[in-house]
Amino acid sequence: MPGGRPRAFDAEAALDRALEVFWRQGYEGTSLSELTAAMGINRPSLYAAFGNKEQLFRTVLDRYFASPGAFAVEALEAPTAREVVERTILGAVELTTGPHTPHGCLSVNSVHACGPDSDPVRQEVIARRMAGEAALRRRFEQAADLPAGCDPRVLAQLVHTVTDGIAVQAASGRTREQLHQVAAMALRTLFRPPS
Amino acid sequence: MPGGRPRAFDAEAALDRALEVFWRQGYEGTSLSELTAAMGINRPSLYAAFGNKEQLFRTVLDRYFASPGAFAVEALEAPTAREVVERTILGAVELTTGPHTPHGCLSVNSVHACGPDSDPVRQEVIARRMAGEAALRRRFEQAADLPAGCDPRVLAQLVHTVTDGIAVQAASGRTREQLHQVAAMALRTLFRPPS
DNA sequence: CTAGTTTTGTATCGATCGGTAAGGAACTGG
DNA sequence: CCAGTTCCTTACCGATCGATACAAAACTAG
Repeated sequence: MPGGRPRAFDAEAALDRALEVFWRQGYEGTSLSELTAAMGINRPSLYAAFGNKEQLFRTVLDRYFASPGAFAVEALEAPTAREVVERTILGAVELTTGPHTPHGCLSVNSVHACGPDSDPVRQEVIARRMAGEAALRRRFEQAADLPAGCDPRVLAQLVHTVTDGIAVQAASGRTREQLHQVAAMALRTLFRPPS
Repeated sequence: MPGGRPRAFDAEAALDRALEVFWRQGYEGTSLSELTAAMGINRPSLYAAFGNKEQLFRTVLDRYFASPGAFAVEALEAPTAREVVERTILGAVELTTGPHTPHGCLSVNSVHACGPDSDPVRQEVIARRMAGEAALRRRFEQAADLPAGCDPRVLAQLVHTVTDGIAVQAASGRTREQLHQVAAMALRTLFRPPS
């Protein structure tokens, strides 16, 4: 019975374009005109396919964590806490300094919301960040190679703080090589060879 | 010969109000209406006294680094690198979790600019950040208590990365007590008691 | 009081913001 | 062909953006 005119664009590809723009300019910094121009569709098509700007951003956020940000959950599978931390921090450097993606982290950028109207988006991003850190903490609680007297909760917060700092540094223009040196030093001091 | 109608507001107090709003909502997230409402003046008075929105922000930025952010330069006067790092990181925690100021850091927030029209502001903030880190590096180059094989440049970048991360965490709602634990762990690992 | 100067309040500018109404275009089922 | 459904295009909505024109108000110098 149904049918209808087929859509003339690829929704997945359009979401990738939207991700690129949101990643580079943030939620409030991206206008609908920029979105439609980048996605190659016009405004009513965007609203019909993705709801409104906020819903589109949430969909893009899912896509971000599912594919470029997947390293964060994959790192939890490493056998030792030492390797979990290493893969998390090095993954953050790779993610935020990719040669074909905007520098910085979509999630971290969106924490610095801006106007009061984008507070729902801000809260959603913060909730996802907290969930990721909680997973990291649970992983540390089950680790056997933590330094003596090391609180898994505080360690998770510290690692999260370092990855956040890496994202800010990348957004400030720091190169991948420089951040690799920073990451190496952080790992060297966090898990020092047994003395 | 001159004279003219005296202004009915205190420029310094108005700048403090503007700082509070920019700090909380960022450059692009703050509208002129919010600024004039917070500053208690109307629009033409703002333009006559402070130029335009961008010039006002730069003036506010000066004020920010001169007073709430002064700890960053004062920390350089500490006698040892260990204490410079400690005062820098603890100062970042205090600054970004103040009970009477917005959470987070005005400078870090402004790195995640937003739209393309605010790029000059973004570049200015980045330049100031790089200058601060360069001062930190020069201080480390003159220190005698650096761990063996520790590159002053990388150490400065790492400390800067940690303070950036602290700012993001504070903006995400982390409490001062939690960040103090994170800072303590970072300091413990960075400068470990000689083994 | 008058002339000159600066700030104030009001009202508004063009541009852009996110979001939509309305109708023609392209498809599927009969 | 025709009805039914969905999408695309154009044009537009009220609200808000940063920034200003204009004139009345408040001051100093003479």
